[in-house]
Amino acid sequence: MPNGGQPTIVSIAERAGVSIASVSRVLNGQGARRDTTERVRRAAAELGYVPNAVARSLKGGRTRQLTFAVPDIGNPVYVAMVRAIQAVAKAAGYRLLLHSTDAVAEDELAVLRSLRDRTSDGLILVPIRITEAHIEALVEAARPVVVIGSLPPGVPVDSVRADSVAGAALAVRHLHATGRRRIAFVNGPSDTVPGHNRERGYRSALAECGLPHDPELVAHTDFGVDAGARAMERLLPAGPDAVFCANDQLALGASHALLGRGLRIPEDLAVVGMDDSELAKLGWPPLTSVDLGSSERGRRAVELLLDRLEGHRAASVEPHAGPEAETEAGEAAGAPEAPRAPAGAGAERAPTRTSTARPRLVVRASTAPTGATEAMRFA
Amino acid sequence: MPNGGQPTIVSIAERAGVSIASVSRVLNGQGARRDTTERVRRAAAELGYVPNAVARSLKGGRTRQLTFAVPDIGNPVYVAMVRAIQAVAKAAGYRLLLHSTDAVAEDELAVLRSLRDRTSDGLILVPIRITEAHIEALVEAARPVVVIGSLPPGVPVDSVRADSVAGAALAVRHLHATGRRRIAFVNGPSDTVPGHNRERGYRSALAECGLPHDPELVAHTDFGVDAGARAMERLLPAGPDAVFCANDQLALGASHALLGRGLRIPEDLAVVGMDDSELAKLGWPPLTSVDLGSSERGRRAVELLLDRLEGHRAASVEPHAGPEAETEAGEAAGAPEAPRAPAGAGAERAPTRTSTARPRLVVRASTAPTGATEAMRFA
DNA sequence: CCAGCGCCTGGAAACGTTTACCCGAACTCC
DNA sequence: GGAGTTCGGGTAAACGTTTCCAGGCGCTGG
Repeated sequence: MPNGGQPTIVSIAERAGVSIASVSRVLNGQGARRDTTERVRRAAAELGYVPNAVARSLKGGRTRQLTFAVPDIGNPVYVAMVRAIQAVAKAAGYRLLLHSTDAVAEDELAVLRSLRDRTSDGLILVPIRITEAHIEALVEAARPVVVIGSLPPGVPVDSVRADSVAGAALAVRHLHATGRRRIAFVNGPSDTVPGHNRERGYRSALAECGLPHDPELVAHTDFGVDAGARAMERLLPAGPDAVFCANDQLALGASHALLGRGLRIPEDLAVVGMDDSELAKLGWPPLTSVDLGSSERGRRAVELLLDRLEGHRAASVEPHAGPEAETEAGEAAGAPEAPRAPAGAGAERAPTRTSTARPRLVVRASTAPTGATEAMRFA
Repeated sequence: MPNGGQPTIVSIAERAGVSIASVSRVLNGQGARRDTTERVRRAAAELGYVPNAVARSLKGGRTRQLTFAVPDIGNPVYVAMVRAIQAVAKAAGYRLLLHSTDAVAEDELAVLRSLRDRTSDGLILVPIRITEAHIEALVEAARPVVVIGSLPPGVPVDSVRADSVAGAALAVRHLHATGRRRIAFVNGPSDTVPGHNRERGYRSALAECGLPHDPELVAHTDFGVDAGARAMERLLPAGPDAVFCANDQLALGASHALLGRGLRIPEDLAVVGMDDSELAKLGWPPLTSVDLGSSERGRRAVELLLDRLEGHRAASVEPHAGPEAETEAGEAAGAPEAPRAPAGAGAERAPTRTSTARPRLVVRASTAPTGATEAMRFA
């Protein structure tokens, strides 16, 4: 026993008095004579045999491992994705490798390149920003990749997006519908794709509602609670009666600023967050938030990936029972994108697919139109 | 190119006109003649060679992968651990495999057994409960394992524990010190080790403070926000002036129940949570919470594991600069445990190590002694 | 009864590395 | 100048599987 004393296919073959080929076949459920099967089975059981996954991977060329690379595992949105991805992967017999890029682009590129070390069969990447280098690396990736986020049109890579334009509009319309007229907006960094899109959604919904666009009511900031609080402080002089924040952390920060000043939510100001993360329910008052489908995006991403890996079944088979069932039709929504992959290299490569999650407004107490309503009780 | 067209050590050897052995040596930094080295380097670069990690693992008997198995990735405590573990693992050149046991014991056992498939070099396990079967599986684990949680004395497995007894006492003493006299307690399930320990800490601190133990003030429940809210409702008739909750989610739930009834925090009731997760800062009012060192436990766990794997350096080297530096001495605290491993099998196996994180109270607005204090601003 | 056809089985190659072993050349030291 | 030493590099084995290929045997059908 030169290894760790662990039995191998060879030990079994010896013990059962058959060849290793037969052992392998029996263990993989190929046909074999009754007594061969039995002898092998028994020997394996007696020895407590467990197949060596590494050897198997080497031979088979696949590891049954998927990599999920996120900027920051602490972010509730990504946690939701990890959760969904892990569940699907596990069910499909894949292990999940978690990688944190710490929001540095160079690290994202490194992950893409590291696909060539054969460690995992595919990658789900959440990039912070898409640069030229990203696109190049994506196109040349050695294994299937699914991007969670928006890709420029024409890039032949599967992706899953959130529709932040529609999401932001949803929030604004809701606030307008509940009687708010001076709707502030705390955005994240505006030089990102989602940042830009949220701004678009905000503006267009304002217009649609017949509200003027007042630059005094808009703040850009980093993500984070403290940033939200500070931004809120800055916006207060402009006299808003509602605030829409680019994510729940910002919204909670804003709430803190308001409550700290003795203002009441929603009586004095309504607050809307985005992502409908764990935090929304837990905040006080519970936060109305736009669900951009984090879990769903995670799930869709891993399904797309598995679909590429497993040939042509596995994904998109189940009806996805559950609250997100409505978003089934989310495909092919929004933008006029998803062109065929340029007839460059592979020729028979399946066409690139883009899935867009449909946003959904979750109303809670922080935007209740009157005082203590139903929703106010909690959650 | 029967594989995927990816260059192997053989392609390099051909191109450089040397043997594969030389290629391997050069690439692994072994000595070689100047021009050999150069030729190999160049060939590798031109071909864009990336070593096949699987083949390497097969030969070397290690994968440079660590597994972290948690009951539920959604829990902020585990998120903190994942984060810490991922960071340390990455720095040490290991990948992190994340496994969710969904809090089912059978799955925990499965993970332990699956260690034999050679997929990862070691395991960090957070069990929900330790059964006889667990202990057996732990002892027979094919690879090093570190348990995050309390192990019965004598089990020869490294572990990292939180001192919930001291933690609970810390909370109670703090509440007493700020003038509270009827301190309620919302505990999690009491048939778990931590559940039992928190109860012990609660009681002993009450006694120490000269407060009577009133069973009417204690509730057991599941974890979760709603559970916390319901428990709080139940306790209210007993007339508490403070409540200590077994984790932050429960505390937030309790807060919701209180605020929903128009009670003020901390004026009418003080609230203390546990874990000092993300949520504590984000709640309203920001929650005083007992930090049981989630990140630190994660970090210690992976360090212990790496220590076992890498022979005898790597871990416990750095001074762990940062706020937790004080907990350095946390070892050998608490209980009279950590006996030598029973002189059973391995003989020369390094002694089992147990590390205990020292709890730390983080005071925020939810327990401010008077009205609006410093801490109230937000934090 | 014999040819032929399947089903099982075993041998051996292959996946891509690392590494033990050995051999040849160059160098050093007497 | 010859022997001993050192260094570098090549050959091949090994890690544990899966799978291709052939061969053997038993059966069926003519």
